Amino acid sequence: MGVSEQLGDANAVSVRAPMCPSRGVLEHVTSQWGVLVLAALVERPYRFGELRREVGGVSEKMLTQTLRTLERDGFLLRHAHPVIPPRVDYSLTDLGREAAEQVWALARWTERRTPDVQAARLAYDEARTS
Amino acid sequence: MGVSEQLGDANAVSVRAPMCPSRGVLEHVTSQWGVLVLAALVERPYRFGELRREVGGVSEKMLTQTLRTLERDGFLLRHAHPVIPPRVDYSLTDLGREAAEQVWALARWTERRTPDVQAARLAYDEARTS
DNA sequence: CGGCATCCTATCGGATACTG
DNA sequence: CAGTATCCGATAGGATGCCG
Repeated sequence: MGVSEQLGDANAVSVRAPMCPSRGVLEHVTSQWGVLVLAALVERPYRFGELRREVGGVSEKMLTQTLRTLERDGFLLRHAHPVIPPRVDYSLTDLGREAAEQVWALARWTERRTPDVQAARLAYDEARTS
Repeated sequence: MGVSEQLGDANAVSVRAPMCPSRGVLEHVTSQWGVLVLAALVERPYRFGELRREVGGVSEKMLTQTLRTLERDGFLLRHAHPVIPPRVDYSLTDLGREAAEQVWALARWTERRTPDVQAARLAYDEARTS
């Protein structure tokens, strides 16, 4: 056990402990498609198909599954309009927005820093090829 | 393609596009064990075994793999002391610290908000059980 | 259009055994 | 202690087909 168990420890990050409920939540937020869905919804609500195009490369099945999980966790709202053809909008809840904004910041940071990462990879690989 | 391609768009999040290099980077940072390793190393450098205990539930294999990936991406440094028994320390680079601090903040947020998520799950499940 | 059910395979990831 | 190698089961996740 780490520092996690010390009550009132400002550094406690109990998510590191196995079997901790918060770990499951973190896994949903940081899941491959969850990250991208949340980041997209920061901008505005999206329809299912829109979201699928916006988050390139996600299959219908995985998008559905991701949306369900995030909806159940209270991060987003599903609004199905009773029209034909069907129209379903997804938007962030207040809780979801808090998560999404952090995830979005991380995504932006990653984009800015990707060149540095690519340089690091080259250096790493070359150091072992020679 | 989304807003990503519009040059100079302050809202561009090109990571959403498939085949974008930054997406791979984001996946490393937000990987299940990557998140927890980074969050742990914010506090201080760790030895391999220490890290394994701190990040409960991670197998030796996955920890090794995660550390290799993050090292290659330039997020952390591996310092092997030439002693017997072997001793290897892992610490954050400047680049890694930038990522780790955001990930750490997200982990802390998740812990604070986990009760809300659990409540949302109960509400969601009950709404469909009845 | 926005699902859901089924099938099927690639990858993930744990357990175990062995090495310097 | 900090790995590496191998095996192998679990599951993530794509493809397809059907429905309201």
